[in-house]
Amino acid sequence: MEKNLKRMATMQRMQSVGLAIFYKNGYYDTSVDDVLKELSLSKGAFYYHFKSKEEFFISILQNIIFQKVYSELIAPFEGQENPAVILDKCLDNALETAEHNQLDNGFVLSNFMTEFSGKNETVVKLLKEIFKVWEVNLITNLQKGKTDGYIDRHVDSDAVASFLMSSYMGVRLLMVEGNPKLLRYKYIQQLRSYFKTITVKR
Amino acid sequence: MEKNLKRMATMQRMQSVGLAIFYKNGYYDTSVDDVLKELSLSKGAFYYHFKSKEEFFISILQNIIFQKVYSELIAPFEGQENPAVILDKCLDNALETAEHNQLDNGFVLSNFMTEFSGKNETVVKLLKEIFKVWEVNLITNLQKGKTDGYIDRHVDSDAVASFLMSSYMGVRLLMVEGNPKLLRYKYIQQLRSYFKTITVKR
DNA sequence: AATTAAATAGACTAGTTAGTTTGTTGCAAG
DNA sequence: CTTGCAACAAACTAACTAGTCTATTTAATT
Repeated sequence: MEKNLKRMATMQRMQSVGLAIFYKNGYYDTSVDDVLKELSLSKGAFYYHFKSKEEFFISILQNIIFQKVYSELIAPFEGQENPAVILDKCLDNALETAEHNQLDNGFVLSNFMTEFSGKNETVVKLLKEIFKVWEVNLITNLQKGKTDGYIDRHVDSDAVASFLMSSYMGVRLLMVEGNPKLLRYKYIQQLRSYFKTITVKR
Repeated sequence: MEKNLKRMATMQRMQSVGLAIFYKNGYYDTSVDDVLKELSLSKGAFYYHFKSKEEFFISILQNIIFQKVYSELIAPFEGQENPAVILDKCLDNALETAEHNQLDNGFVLSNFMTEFSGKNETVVKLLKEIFKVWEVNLITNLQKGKTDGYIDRHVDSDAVASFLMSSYMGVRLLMVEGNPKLLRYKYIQQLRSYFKTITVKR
């Protein structure tokens, strides 16, 4: 049984390092050898654990990205009252990790979507599924916000969810080559202004 | 002098076809041969007109993209009164071309920025310059809108500009693999809601 | 028609990549 | 201790890529 444990540990390590490099340089601009060099492993090890580069990447999406999206963008809402407040916190937290140039998952998704769109239907489909999870969660919480009296019941939850996801991914893109700190400040400022249009005045 | 004309025509054709393929498949995932195949031209022709693949791409940015960004996102503002109205039209027009799966330039910029970031500083610098032109134009027109009494003079023009660019690029990204028509509708709807927070009530 | 240079063709080089294959090591069970 | 297999090493293959080089075609000028 020890063997199995070691196998899991190695695979986990490979996926973790793989994600970091894929995220930094892009999937197509990262060779299997690049990842293996960082891992101090050989081709033999790689193809022992994974059938192909694509399967390796898919396993990363399923085992790492999916979980992180859940814990960063979905879990925070549980048991909370006012979705607008949580949204504010959630997005600001995400931008904070982005500001420190760390790997934030909303952006990881949009990055890979850009790269794989039109090239690999399997991966695109997976990415869309993860996006959907994020979107559905937003919509659900906005609806709950309506019944709880926080969100104006005239607002279109679907549209708000799309708008929030869009603006977040867009600002995240600008942050890559702009002034992250300033952009984060500006973004949150305008986001709050936007929130006023969907919340109930008390 | 006829030679010079032909040269120009060929280069123009190469750039036009090149952009279409680079946009569709990405720069790094497009070989020079891919472009030449579409053009029915040979390696000799390519390297007669351009020094390298990179120089070819840069010439596309300078000669095509820059001009289009100007004509689509900047020129429409000239001689107009209410910037909020023009903004609405501008972004909706851009999304309309996007809806028909055509090449819209705000998105072209964000796509290439994602691809080149961290890989080619020269290209990134150029892209940033084009972004800057867009941003400066937005800010200028928002400021003008203040003095003309259309925009609330308390709003932060810089922040609004960033927020608009962000949300646009973000929704454009979602449109690639979502329902473009629906997303466009939702986006414009929320955008108008947002505009209410920055315009002067009359 | 002959000349000349621009424009193009396409074989070739050197380097890279995903994936294969064959061989080696380490460790647990018999 | 030795057998057997999991886990890895690394040389190798085949396909692809940017860029070079030489030969050929095209078209304007004399």
